[in-house]
Amino acid sequence: MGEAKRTQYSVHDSADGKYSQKQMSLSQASALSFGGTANLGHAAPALRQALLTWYGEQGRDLPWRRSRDPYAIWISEIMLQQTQVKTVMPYYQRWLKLFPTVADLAKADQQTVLKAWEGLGYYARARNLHKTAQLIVKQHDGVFPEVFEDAIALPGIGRTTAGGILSAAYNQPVAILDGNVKRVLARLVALPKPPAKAMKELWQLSEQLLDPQHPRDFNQAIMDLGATLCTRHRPSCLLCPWQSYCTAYRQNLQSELPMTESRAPLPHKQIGVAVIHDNDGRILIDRRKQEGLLGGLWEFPGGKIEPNESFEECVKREIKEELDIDIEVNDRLITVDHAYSHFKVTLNVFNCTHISGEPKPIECDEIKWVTLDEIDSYPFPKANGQIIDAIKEQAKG
DNA sequence: CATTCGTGGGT
DNA sequence: TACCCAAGAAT
Repeated sequence: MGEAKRTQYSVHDSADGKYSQKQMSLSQASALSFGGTANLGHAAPALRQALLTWYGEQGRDLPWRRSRDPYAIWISEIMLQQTQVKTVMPYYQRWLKLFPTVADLAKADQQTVLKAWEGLGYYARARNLHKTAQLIVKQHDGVFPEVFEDAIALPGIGRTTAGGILSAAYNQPVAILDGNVKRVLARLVALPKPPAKAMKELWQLSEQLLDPQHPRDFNQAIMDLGATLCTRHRPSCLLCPWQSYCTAYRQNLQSELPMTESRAPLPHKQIGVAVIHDNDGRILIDRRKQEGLLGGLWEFPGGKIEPNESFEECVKREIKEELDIDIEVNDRLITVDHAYSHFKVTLNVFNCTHISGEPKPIECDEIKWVTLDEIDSYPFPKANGQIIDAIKEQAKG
C-alpha cells in the first residue's frame, strides 16, 4: 500500500451533513464493502462456540434469567425496551410482587398498573401490558402464546421482543435485533452505514448467526456481549470472544462504529401550569387522555404559552379553555425544566385560587380535587414530582 | 420510511 | 452544558 492509504476523507457524505463526521483512511474505508448478506456462514459455528463459552464464564446473572416463566420474562422484555438493566431491576422486582401472574395483572385497574410503572417512561408499555394481559387470559388460556405470529400480534410486542420472549421462555430459535445486537453486528462486519439504514441486512445476520441448538443462551449471550464488552464507548476488545472475527477491530474502527445520524436540536416549549387550591386545602389534578404523551397519567393542568402572552395570562386562559373555571393566578411556585425524547419544556408553575365554576373534563379524561395525603396514590409524570414536592414543602412552611 | 413516544446515565 | 444513547413499538 502506498501513500493513498493515508488519504483522509469523510466516509459519510458530508454534503448533506446527515452522518456524524468521522475520518478514516482509504484502506479502512474500502474494507467497508458489506452490502446485503455478509459472508459469515462459514464462520457461524466458530462464532457461536466462542460466544457461548464466553457467556458460560462471563454472562450476567439477571433475575429474569433465573426464571422460565413466560409471564415474568415477558414483563422483563417490555421493561427493558429502551431502558437499562440497572433502571429496570427495582421495577421488575416490585412488579412481580404486585402482579405475580398474568391473571393478577389482567384484573388490576389501570391506575394501579400505571402507578407501578411510574417513573419508567414510555407509558404505552404499561398500558399495553395491561391490555395484553387481558387478551392472554381471554384468548390464550392465560399462557403467553408459543406461536410467533400470535405473540407479535399482541399490543406492545414487536419482532425483537417476540424473539426475546420466545427464545428465553421456550428456547425457540427466533432471532432478536435490539440495540446491543445492532452495535455488535455493525462492528463485526464493519457496517458502512447507520444500523437504521441496514435493518434488513442486520436481521439476516442475526438469524444467520443464531445458534439453532442453543437459541436461548445465544440471544442472551450476544446481548451481554453488547452490554458488557462491545459497549458504545471504549469497548473491551481485548476481552472479546469475537475479537479475531471482528472486522471493526481488525481495521481499528471499533470506536467509530456503529455510525450515527446527527439529529436536529430539540424544540423547547414554555408551559404555564396551575396548582389550583380550593378553600378546603385540596388541589385540582386531571388525568390525561389515553393516547399520546404520558397517556393515562395525572398532571396539573396548563398549556403552552402563546406569543406576546404573560405566564399569568397563559395559565388563566388555559384553565378556562380546558376546565371552564375561573381562577386567580398568584405567586410562582416553582420552575421545572425537563427533557422528553423529542422536545424540552419549562414548566412555569403558579399557585392559583379557585374562584368560580365547576371544572369540566374538556381536554382530559377526568378531574379530581385531592389532598396532599391522597396525591401520592396517583401516577404522575417525572416532571410533576418536583411540583408535588414544592407543594408539600410550601404546606409545611 | 420518519416520527412519536420518558427517563436516567455517560461523556 | 448539551448531547447521545439504552434489551423498540406503534403509527
